[in-house]
Amino acid sequence: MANDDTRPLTLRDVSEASGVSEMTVSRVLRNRGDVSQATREKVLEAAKALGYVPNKIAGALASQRVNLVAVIIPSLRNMVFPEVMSGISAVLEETDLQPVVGVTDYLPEKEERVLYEMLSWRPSGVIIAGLEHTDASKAMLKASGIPVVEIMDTDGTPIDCAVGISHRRAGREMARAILKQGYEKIGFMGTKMPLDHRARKRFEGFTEALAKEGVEIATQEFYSGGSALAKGREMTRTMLDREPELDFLYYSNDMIAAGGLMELMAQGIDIPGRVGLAGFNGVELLQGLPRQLATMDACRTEIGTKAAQIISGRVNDPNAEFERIVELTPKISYGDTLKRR
Amino acid sequence: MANDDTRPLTLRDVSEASGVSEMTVSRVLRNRGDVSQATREKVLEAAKALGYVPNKIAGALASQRVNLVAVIIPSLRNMVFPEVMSGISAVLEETDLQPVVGVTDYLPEKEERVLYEMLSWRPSGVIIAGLEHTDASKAMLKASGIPVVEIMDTDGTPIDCAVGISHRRAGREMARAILKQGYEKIGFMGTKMPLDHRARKRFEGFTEALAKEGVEIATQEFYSGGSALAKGREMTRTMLDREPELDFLYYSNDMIAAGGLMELMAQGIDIPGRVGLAGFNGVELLQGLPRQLATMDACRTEIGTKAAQIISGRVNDPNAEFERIVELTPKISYGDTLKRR
DNA sequence: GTGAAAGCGCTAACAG
DNA sequence: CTGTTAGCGCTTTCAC
Repeated sequence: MANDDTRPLTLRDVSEASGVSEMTVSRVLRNRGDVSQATREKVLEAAKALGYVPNKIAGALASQRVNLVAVIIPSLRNMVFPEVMSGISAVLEETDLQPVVGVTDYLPEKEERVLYEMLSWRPSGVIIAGLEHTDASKAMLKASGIPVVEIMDTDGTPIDCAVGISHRRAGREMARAILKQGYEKIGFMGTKMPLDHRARKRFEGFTEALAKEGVEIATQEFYSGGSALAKGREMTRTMLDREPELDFLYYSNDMIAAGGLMELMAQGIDIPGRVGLAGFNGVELLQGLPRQLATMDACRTEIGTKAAQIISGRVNDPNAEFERIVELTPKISYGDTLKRR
Repeated sequence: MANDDTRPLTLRDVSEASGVSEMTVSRVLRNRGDVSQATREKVLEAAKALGYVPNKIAGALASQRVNLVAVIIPSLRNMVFPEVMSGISAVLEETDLQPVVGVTDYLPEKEERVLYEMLSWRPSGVIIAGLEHTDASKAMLKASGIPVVEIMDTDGTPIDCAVGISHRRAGREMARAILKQGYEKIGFMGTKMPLDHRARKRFEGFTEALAKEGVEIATQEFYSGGSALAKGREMTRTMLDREPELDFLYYSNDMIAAGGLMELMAQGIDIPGRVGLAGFNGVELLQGLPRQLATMDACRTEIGTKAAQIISGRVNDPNAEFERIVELTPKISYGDTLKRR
């Protein structure tokens, strides 16, 4: 039975209904301290009958503890982030902590606003994508006094600690793998996102490693908005028209790479003999394509689990040891679009 | 400058630093009531210098108002839900409300837990996917006394109000469209998810409309887990091996339909002459496939915006009028896999 | 325009 | 094992 009134129920209501003090009711509801079986049952029954839902706001204020972990990511529409979330959730579900998501749309100012908003709820920890933030954001994070894990990237200096991969290194390794197969006229396609620092770093590492072998990117193309698959296809066509000599296409994500694959196949081009291609991210979705795309796993789930473990460990023991930088190692999967026999 | 102490800053700190009473500081920080320009500046300066972040927990407890809207969805890994979220966010960004996401993994008990957890933060409203919930969940929602919008589905009775499409109707309409093109040996493929009520209703509507014309599904196949694209491909192969006579394949989502398309094309089957196919959801991602898949738009963004508008309207004015059920109309897009010339 | 007092609903800390 | 007391940090209300 619910209350007729519109006023939400309080501990006092349960206390009165059960004839037990508020304090003891609170103990029962939180499973804290010793309470006799008889009292416990009386309380639970009363709470259930009333339909009481505790007020965490009051609880948090009184106990000075909030079991929330702020997770701040650029977007939900790129499957990478939901996958990281999965890793985080999986770990936090074993604890009493709960993730709360904030989305920044890759905008530093929005990140700042979201962060401010979330910190004002006094979470127990923060997991935030990337190492690049506004000064104000950095200051807030430092001043918050709670564990902060910056994820996805290790090329830089973390505020507190970081878990991710080196995108520069990832770019370099892909470049080396491509050169090793004897490709030399290489085209690059990616998103037009000056604020996607990880994509930028990958690109920098890529060109750097090519340069070391005296190779330069033959041509490049950037897109924004729209269906990535369609864009990948479109850009690939444009690029091949312009530079028919190209023998390799490197895409900054798997979805546009899949589009490129479609286009190459439609044109009846020999893959990977005449033209090779590779993407980035190892999206599970891509299995089932006519050819297995070469790609590089970004260790998304693992980043999530590791970050959550660090937060959880440090929340339980503020003096716990932890690594300042956890750099995971992404692996190239050659599929059948990169390795010439 | 941050405080040396580990203790988070309070209004009192800002008050002392600026020489203005806590009350007035609070007024400035919330832009409430009249404060002289001079005082305002002093306060803002002090707050900024200290790096003060307000404590919403205390604020919410005192004001009895929380600007959060709980959004409860089955999953983030199905792009449908991030798209609904976009619609919600777009609208709420214009207000002072903020969405907070909870994920249920399609499990009623988890939904119940998540709901309990979220309601305990006393949000201003709830947006929740589907019309099917445990009795306890329904009771909580009713007792909460806040606006509740059930989204995505209108086949049933909402607790408070609902915005969505009729999946039964969607299934029926697709069936009719298929029959109209003269297809008659129809295979169905979908997820093995007894708890995905919307997929179930679509299937029911589909078979019902076929039955009305004396047609029965020739064969069906369900999958769970793994890459949807790969599974779609696999199931399609299996199904065609088993029933080479099939002339139409209806898939419960676009991703497996895309896998099916790959398989049919690989087998060199004439589409849509020999075999037609259709999916569901109108995922933008699919543009760029070699053939434009027939599908049906689920009105995801619109559902999100409409739901958020209702919440926002009712939060601003508890007596505001609102429609109990908003049924949107999904449209079939024929692409080039359903319409025989 | 500004301030003082009185809680919001709960829990820490202590007393029994 | 149970109850009492005193806040948590802010906002409401009312007084000046």
